[in-house]
Amino acid sequence: MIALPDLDPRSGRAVFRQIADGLRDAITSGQLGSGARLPSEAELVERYGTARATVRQALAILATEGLVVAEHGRGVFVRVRPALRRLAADRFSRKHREAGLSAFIAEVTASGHESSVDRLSVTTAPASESVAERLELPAGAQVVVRSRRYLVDGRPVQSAVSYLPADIAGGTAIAEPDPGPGGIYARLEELGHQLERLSESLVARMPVPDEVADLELPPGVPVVGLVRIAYATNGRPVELCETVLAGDSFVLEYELPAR
Amino acid sequence: MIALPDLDPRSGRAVFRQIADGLRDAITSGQLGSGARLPSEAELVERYGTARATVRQALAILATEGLVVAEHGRGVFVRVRPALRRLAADRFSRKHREAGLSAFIAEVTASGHESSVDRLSVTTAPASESVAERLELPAGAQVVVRSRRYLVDGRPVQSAVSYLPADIAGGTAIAEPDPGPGGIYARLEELGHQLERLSESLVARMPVPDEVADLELPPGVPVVGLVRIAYATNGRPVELCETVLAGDSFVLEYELPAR
DNA sequence: AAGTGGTCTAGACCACTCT
DNA sequence: GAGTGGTCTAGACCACTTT
Repeated sequence: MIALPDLDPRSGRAVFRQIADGLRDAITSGQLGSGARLPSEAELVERYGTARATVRQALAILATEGLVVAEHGRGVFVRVRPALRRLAADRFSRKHREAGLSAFIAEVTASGHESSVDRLSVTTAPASESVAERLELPAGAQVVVRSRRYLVDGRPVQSAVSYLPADIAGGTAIAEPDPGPGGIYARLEELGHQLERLSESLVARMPVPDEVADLELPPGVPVVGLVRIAYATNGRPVELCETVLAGDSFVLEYELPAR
Repeated sequence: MIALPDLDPRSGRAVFRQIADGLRDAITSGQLGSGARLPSEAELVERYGTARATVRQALAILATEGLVVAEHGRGVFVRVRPALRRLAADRFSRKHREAGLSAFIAEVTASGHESSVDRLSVTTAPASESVAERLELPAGAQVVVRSRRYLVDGRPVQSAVSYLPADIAGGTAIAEPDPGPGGIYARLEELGHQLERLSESLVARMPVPDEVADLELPPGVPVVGLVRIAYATNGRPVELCETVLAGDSFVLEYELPAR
């Protein structure tokens, strides 16, 4: 059993917070390393002489901070943080497309990991109001909808849905499950829609329950909601992509103009 | 008292999760709008015939999801989400500097809100190993350290620490609390350090307790850790800025090269 | 079988807000 | 003072993992 600080009854700080503080210090100081098991609830009850509900409250704090994960029947463990995956500013560069790689696969393969895609579905359907507006399409216009989930070393890290105007993508390889080498951007360019710029906007937030299930997220892990719009050289938006990233798996990199 | 679904004893789902599900539906469906008060714990105990601890567990779920905030003595309320503040891709553009505005103030003022800065401190100190490395300075080199907190309409939304090589910034307006019109980037350019590019990297994560206090974050709100390095035209890094953003207050916008 | 966390009960007392 | 959430106790039974 690791060393833990005594309670300070004069501090006025709630007992469960003091217990959480002690455990947090043990984790951040490295006394409890990544993957280490915390003292069991019973041990903490004994150590501090409190009710079990109180030590559970302490552990719940650490769980929502993303510091620990409980495993039923096994114990509570310091969370192992996945290696951060770079999403680099040049990930949609033409050189990757010309190398025949889609952006995600190029990125992951470069880091020596296994990437895969599942839950792939491709349909054609009328655009929702919000999608039509952002693609600058008339209400109810048909769009090709490509939905998929990305995995690294077998673990889901990202799910994405792309919408493309059906008058561009319909009947092409883009409407097929496998769009071919270089991904849909390579096909768009072959179809004469040279990409001019990509605009991304991001928000960080806590996941909704659906996203927790989809990405198999432990408690205390936020997501990044990312919306990308690809514009062709004529200024027309040719793709809208809505992505949800597991927040603990990515570092996003961008370049900003100084001019 | 709003309508809430009955428990389903055959579902196998924990009672507190079922209660949370019902309340979450009421919130996401709009039945309980932004700022609305939830039924009190006592009312929920009565409604569901469970122990108080059980309804508190349900409410705790919603709190960690960032959906509700409890106010001691008043009730539990649907969280009012602050208006998302755009951090646009051009926020460091020279036109803003030439207009005499720093990036943050330009951004906020454009949206018709009040911005302010507090907890401003400027010191000169030896760089830590990590700072020296990223600024490509020898170990222990002196850096000007500018630390500050940004507020919008009086509420903290961002805290930031900038590090600049003392051989560039020492003894200049950059080492003063008020660096003058256009901010430190305007001063850097006047000193002959034309900015070439800015590189930003971002991660989303749950805040540590210090950050919760600094930014007055309610539970269930992640932060974005943002690191920016500004490079001069000669390729030299001239500023490292480490920023923590309240995740629920910002949407970040970037442009990506398609080439 | 023993040990772990997951769920739930039925209380108690406290601190805060509102009227 | 009445109503609200915040903290804490002392149990109980269950489900899962390990030996």
